Amino acid sequence: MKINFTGNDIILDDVKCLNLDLTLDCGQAFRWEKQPDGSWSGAADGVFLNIKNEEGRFILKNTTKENFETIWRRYFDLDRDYEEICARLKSDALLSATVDEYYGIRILNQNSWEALCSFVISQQNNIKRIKGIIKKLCQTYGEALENGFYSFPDAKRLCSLSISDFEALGTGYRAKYLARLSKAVASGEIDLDKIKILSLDEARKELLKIYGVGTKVADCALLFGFGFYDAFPVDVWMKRVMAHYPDGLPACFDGISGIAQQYLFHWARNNL
DNA sequence: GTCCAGGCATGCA
DNA sequence: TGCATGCATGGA
Repeated sequence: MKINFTGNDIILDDVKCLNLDLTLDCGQAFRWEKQPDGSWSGAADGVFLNIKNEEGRFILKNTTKENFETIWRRYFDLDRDYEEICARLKSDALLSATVDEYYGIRILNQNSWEALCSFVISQQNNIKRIKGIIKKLCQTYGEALENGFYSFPDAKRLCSLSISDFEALGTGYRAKYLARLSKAVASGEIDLDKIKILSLDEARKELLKIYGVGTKVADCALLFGFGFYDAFPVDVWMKRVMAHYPDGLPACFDGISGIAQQYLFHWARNNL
């Protein structure tokens, strides 16, 4: 990867295995919006970004070097060798064609609080509604950024909301989960940063203590918000996929089963 | 009107 | 442990 700082933009050359359409709209993040010019706008850690793939180069608009180095470099997982990972995954029979078909999916390193809340909201819900609820949450309680985008409100902001405040966002029966979760994180009863440095099993155990967080939500949060690439969220689609792996997950998934899961999810949606 | 959405808590065996 | 059931909401 070559990084060019030019004026207010940052241009990335030679980024391997990054398809923005597949990565930003595959159900791991819910706030990216495709613009008429084909670029994507979104925000992370309270910072707005517009990013576009132009003839193989990635252009990050109006971004400072500091924001790139402290947020986006890690957010898009730019220092991981996805070519090598995809080559490994393709040694599995089922993924050999799927990786080619959906080449360029990366795991986004999202803010852990946003990821945890988002996947609590996502349970027994469809992606369109999930996006609508989260957008309303941010518009109502987040801070205005650029171009009509908002930050994801932190736990200190949300801990004062009542259950009916959350219900007013359309969260339904998940409102009570979000209310209690916000209070627990704001009070320090739950420390998300400490969970990041635990082992996968220990981190999972901690998240499962949270009211409204089960195995699927915990694993999604761990994978997309806590940096655990070996977390393997099992949803209704993965349960169907697992029938194709009667002996369990193959060895080539070791350490990166979460990345494999993203490809399997696409395959399942189109083939099962 | 019915069914479903990338589940979870609860109660019961 | 393992399984059945209720749960909020909106779109198909």
